[in-house]
Amino acid sequence: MSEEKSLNFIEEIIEADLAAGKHKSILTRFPPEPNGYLHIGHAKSICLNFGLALKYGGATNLRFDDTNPVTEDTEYVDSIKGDVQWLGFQWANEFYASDYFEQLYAFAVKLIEKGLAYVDDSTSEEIATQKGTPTQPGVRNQYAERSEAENLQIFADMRAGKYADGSKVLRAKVDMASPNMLLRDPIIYRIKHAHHHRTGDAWCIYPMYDFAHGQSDSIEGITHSICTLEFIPHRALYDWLIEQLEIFPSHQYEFARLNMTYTVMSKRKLLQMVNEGHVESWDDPRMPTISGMRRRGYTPKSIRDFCDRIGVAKRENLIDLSLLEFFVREDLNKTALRRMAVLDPLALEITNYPEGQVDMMQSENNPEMPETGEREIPFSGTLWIEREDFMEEASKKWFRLAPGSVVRLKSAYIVRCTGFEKDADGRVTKVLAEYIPESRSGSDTSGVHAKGTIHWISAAHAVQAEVRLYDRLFKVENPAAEEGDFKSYINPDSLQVIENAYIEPALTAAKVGDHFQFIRKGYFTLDAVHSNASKLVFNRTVTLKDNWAKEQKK
RNA sequence: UGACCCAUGGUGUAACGGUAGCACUACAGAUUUUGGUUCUGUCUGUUAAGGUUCGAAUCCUUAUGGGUCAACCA
Repeated sequence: MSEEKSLNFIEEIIEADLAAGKHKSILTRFPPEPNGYLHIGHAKSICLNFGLALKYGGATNLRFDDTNPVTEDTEYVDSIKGDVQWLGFQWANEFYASDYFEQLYAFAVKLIEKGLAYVDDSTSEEIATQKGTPTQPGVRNQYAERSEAENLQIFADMRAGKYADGSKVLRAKVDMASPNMLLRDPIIYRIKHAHHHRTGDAWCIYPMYDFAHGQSDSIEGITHSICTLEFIPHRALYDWLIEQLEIFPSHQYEFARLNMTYTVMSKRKLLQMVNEGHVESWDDPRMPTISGMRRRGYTPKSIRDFCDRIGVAKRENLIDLSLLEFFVREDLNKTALRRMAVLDPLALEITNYPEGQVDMMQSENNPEMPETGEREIPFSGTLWIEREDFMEEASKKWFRLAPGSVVRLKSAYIVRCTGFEKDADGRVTKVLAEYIPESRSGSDTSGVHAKGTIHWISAAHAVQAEVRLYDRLFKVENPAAEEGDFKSYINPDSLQVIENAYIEPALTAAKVGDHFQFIRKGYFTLDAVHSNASKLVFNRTVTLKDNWAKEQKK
């Protein structure tokens, strides 16, 4: 197979490095901070990092960037591990930046000894003003002149807990006039008397990101450290520290993060959605989190395929939600078992069907996979059909039920609509029809052609269930880019709860994690949180494509 | 009014100096016991201006547009 798929720019770099003998094999890492749940943007990074290692025969570490104890928690560590595995990836090593605290401390000492770091007693405001602005160089203060011995002593005292939070910081001595603000003597250690989720109270000073991430990469021997665009300016510091510390030269490469229409993709914003009650939780099925998507019914494969298709580049992007939906439909169409469910019930009475008779109909579980066989569905003279499948006055384009029209009841008989009943408010309460006995599915000798096929549930056998329909979380394509508070663009109709839907009996065997196509309605899965033995709750993963709905909009 | 990054159809991504392709979307048609699936077809693109070259989306210059950077966050 000479399937030639073009390489993304990172793959080109890796192939060049491998060809030049720069590395014998590659080592990547996925480095989340355990301060929130993973979202689809992280999935892109996960697929990239693990995918690269898989493709080039390398390995990937899972490394938690846990250098800020006040925001981090083991709850997040557990969810992140679960999400990565659910996506289908296995890390070579589970590491934590906090594993390296002792080593990092030694690195800082080395920097002091080289005259490249100093303890600064300034307040954060003073440091900020002394830093200057992007257009004005910063100025170094008197603390930069401290002796090596003094710096070493104070830094040791900082570690020993002799100083209060915020009273002192350790700064790298780089270049206060650099046009790159990150090189203006960046803070590399700060005092935080806080309990760390792993090291407990062993430390009261913690390294900053810039003094932990690159060093951790280096310690692990990461060959290609891949991160998002906003870290581009950090690369100069990343390289400077590796050079001064004389450690393994990991290299950082940056790609554009994923953005998607009608949602937000920052942990901070997602946390707000949760904290302010706009959604149920981090795993609310409307959230773009991995856990939310899992609960909604997305499959790992659909997410991987999506990440594969969107590519990796350096330009800002805003991916259409429809692309993600395409991949779930593609996967679920092939794998989901077909079932019938009526979401908005309307009675259909077959007036010529023998009173009290029940027939068992056979219906394929999945036409795309004949090996999944068939199931039996009870049929009787009193059915529930979808209210939207009946129309009092139909146009020539209408294929469904209307007075005088003929439709196929899926996997059962063809019926002819003979009339309907209304209540005092003019609301249709019942549709009347006659069935054609010779038209039974599989042995149809009637010669009658029905243009439309509709789904149904035998009223006497119907099982009641709750069905939750989801729509886009926001009303605008890019809420983060709009004026004002992004939350003012929340779609108030993103969740519709249908309490009284009717489902076919076979669905009572549904288990969490099963995927179904409710014929003509979409793909559904059991809600892992709200569903229980006495009350089945289904989430709609995504609708089916609906050309009729499009036709109607014209 | 500094530095850095980026610029290809509606969206995303290829083409590595030699015919602008692929996917999604949209549209049209065929098939269909899901108005699903499948199949066929159609529309839409190199930000601009110069330059180098036999030849430029690609290299150079300038402009324009977008993004990033002044957290003891990552």
